[in-house]
Amino acid sequence: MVERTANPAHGDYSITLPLKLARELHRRPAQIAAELAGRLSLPAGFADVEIAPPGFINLRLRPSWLQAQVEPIAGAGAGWGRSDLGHELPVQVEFVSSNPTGPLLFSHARGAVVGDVIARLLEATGFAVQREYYVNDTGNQVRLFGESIQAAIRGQPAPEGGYQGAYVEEMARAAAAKLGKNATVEALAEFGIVANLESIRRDLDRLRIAHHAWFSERSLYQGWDQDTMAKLRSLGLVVERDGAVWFVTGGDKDEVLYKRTGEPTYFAADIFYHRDKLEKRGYQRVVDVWGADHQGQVNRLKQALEVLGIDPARLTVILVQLVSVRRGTEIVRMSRRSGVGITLEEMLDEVGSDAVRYFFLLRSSDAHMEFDVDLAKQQSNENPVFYAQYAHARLSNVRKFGAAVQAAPAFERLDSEWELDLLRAIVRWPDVVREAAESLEPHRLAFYANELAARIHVFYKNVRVVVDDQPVSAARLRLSEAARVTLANALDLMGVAAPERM
RNA sequence: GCCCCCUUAGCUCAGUGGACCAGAGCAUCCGCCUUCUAAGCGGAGGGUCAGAGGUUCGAAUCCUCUAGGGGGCGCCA
Repeated sequence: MVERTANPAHGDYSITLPLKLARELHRRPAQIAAELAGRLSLPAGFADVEIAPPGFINLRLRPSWLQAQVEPIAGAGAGWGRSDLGHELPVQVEFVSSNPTGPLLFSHARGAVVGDVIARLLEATGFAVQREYYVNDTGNQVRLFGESIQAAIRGQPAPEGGYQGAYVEEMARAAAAKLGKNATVEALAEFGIVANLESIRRDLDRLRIAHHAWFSERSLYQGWDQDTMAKLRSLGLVVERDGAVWFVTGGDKDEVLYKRTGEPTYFAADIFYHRDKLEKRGYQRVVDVWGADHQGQVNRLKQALEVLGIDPARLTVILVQLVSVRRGTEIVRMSRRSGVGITLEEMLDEVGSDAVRYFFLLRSSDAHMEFDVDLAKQQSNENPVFYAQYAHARLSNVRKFGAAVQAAPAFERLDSEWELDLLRAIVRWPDVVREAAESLEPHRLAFYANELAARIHVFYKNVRVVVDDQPVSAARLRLSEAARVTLANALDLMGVAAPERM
């Protein structure tokens, strides 16, 4: 209803309600606008309203109000922009959850960054967030992984559909040294999983990601599986057919819960796990960040939750589209099935975590993206991550340069277009955080950071901060500090460093 | 065949119902460092917003259809 204007000539905010009411009331929007404008009681920060055809009510922030924000923001530090909208509601964000049968691949990194920043956004808006990694530590793939290590120890080729590569060989050597050459498949799998989880944790740590909990799939099979199955059976939604156990959807296609081998399917595990989160552990909201190749699972899982009496709206699944990697003119698409294995570790070595994070955050999750390795690792102005970081470094330098200024700040003299434009960008920050958190769209942070950095660079170029006039200097220094704090908070929410110098 | 995402400037992408020329970065061309960091700033050129129809006072944005690209639809994970 109240929105930011795209065009500065139309003020800072506009109200479009009159246009929306016009249809229902069968009256001219301009009349409604005039009437409404007369009755508006505006916060003190706004100048008088303007009515623009065909029926907009435009609002403009007063320079005096903007100037009065400088000192509080400059002094607010890390709290600036945070809010308590969530009222400490328990929310879980589950992300990464890559199989512990191998190292983290670069294709996992996008979901890792998106999930982490969603968690940061929810924390910043007052939710009690738990970050969880779901560990598939049992089942077919785990056994296959154990068999693959065993084969490597014995110098045999990997089993059909098994795992291979240098990391398996390495693991085989380490396992043989520790467990002996005749260790069981189970013991080898366990050894490999522990080692992989360590390496995954190490990679995530380099990406500045830390989970609170690593949830073991195995733990679901200590009764909770049977409890859930009993409930489904009592609802009459389970049948046995062809030696397998099926979930009756009522729709066109039933789904297998237990294979003929007696093993649960991933679908069954998903049901057990999500019932555990939403019912047993009582998270009011759960956000899962999945790769787009899991899209087909969303509806059937929600359907199953619903019949179990759990409101499926409490679960939000963010599907992150796949990433392709560009090196020079070569483009490699990274999907799970293509088996392209650029590891996250290699990419972190090559381009660093700031660039990886920033690049992923420059795209909305539902857009396919191309990760340009050459661009990401360039230490030059072509690399967008430096643009924002450089703005922060410049302001940090200004702060040092002006440390000796003592006078009382003359905030009312921050009246140039560059200073006021910068202020308008700064005061938007809490709205940006709230909107990004509500929409679960981390990329809004990156776009804001770019925009704020642009205002900072223009300000820096056109307005000399440290000048002979001490009261003006003092005011500009505080404005610089307010901008620096805001940019630092934005970068912090993105998990990107805000360097003092570059 | 069915489901999901995408199609906007040469390239990579924002914008997803409102207001004069549809935005940014890169790339191309032209300017700006005796002054707090030029990893910066300013300017120029460049677009039938894939196509068609519809809803609306108004559509890049919503609805339908078509075309193209990607992903999924398995007792795989």
